[in-house]
Amino acid sequence: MMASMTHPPFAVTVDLVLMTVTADRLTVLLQRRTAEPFSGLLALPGGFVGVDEPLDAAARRVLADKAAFAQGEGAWLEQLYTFGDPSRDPRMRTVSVAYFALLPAEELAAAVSAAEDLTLAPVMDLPPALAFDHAAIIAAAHDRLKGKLDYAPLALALLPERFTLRDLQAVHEAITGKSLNKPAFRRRMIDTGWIEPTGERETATSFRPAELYRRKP
Amino acid sequence: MMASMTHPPFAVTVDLVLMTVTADRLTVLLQRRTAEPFSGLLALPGGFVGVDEPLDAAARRVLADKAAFAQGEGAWLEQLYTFGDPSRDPRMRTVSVAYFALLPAEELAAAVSAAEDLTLAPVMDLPPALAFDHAAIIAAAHDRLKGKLDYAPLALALLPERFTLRDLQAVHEAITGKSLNKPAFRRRMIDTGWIEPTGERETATSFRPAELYRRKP
DNA sequence: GGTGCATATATCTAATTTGCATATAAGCAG
DNA sequence: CTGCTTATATGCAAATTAGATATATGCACC
Repeated sequence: MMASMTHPPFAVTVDLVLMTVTADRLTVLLQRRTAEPFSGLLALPGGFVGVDEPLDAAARRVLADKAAFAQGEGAWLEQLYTFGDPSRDPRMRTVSVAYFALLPAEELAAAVSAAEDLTLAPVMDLPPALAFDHAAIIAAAHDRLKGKLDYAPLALALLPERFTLRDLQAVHEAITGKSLNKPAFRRRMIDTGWIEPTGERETATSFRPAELYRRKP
Repeated sequence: MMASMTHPPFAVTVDLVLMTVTADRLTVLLQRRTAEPFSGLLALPGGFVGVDEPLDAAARRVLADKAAFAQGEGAWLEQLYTFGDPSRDPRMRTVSVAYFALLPAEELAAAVSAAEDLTLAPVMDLPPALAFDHAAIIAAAHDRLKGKLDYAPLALALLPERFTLRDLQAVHEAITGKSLNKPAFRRRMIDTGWIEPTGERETATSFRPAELYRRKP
């Protein structure tokens, strides 16, 4: 057999760009490396794909592992892009299928503070050096997020079950970096049909409480 | 070394969804298989990625090979999606990075008629059985094409150097399957800034000849 | 050479969408 | 009850889009 000549072996990994919005800032989950190469630098969480494991399942496994919750049920998860430059990993020829995931900050906070090696870095102001080609992967994820924001209910995956229109606008503004016109934004969101009012209102405000909305099924 | 346990070997391939528009129909280039598995069925052209070959380069190599022209210079080529279901290839665990490519019909016609095993199949009416998961890959490519049509000058990659606005509209209609309003379409296209009039007009019409346009650099 | 035909191109109007400003409502603190 | 802050509703102008209609241009035919 000339198998190794006709189809050389590759290592296949998934890298996860898990983003959330905290304190009106878009952030990405990074993990400090302890092994070579790039030891000491921050990197995207990732892992090797199992021989019999579908790519999506591998991504979901990494997500469930880092986010420390059952199967990452509520999270938005989609394949982003595949990075396979021969020089991207000095050890061997690796092809990395990048996924991008969205999660409300509350669901991530516990896992991040529990783990020594995990941090949330602001996407608009990343550390100057990241491992591998991970800066490029994060840039691609941010572009995808911005590009799909108006066409898919992505922002809802970054909010808790109940939220106000103000919360939703803050998420959009954190992602795009632009401030939006309030009445126009409100109209646009209601017209999408993605959300519905619950009839409840927020509490403990010192001013008029806003209506709480939720995702439509 | 437990290399095979920590990172099991995969075969990595590229599959190419090369589309064009002929006779007002969106078509995709398919190749009849002569080897198992799926011998006799039509499949997307593809090939294994070389050990030291970037993914984009592998896609461009397959494109240049099938389309029989130097490096596929003028063609639109972009990565589409990566398919890696463990059951997609009965021989071994294969991950396929799908690319989608666009080429004017004239540039493809010669290559297709010269090769015994190549055909152009209408995307809206594909053969009932295709090899591997290639029907799903083509569907993903068609979705991408439709989705990007208004945001990127994709349609221009399907037309010769000089074309009329009528030609351009025909391409859009072939891709979306919907008929468009003529003056609105014309305005929209001119406003994109992607094209410019050449000052020349088509010839050999039995009616008023239309202005010929070209891509802006 | 004029007339009719088919299509290109330009122009106009109504409808829709969007941006922005203003007015009103609702809660709480004092 | 007054004032403060923010939510929500309303109104209007600007910009965009769809659609219809009018005009221009080449050729075939008589």
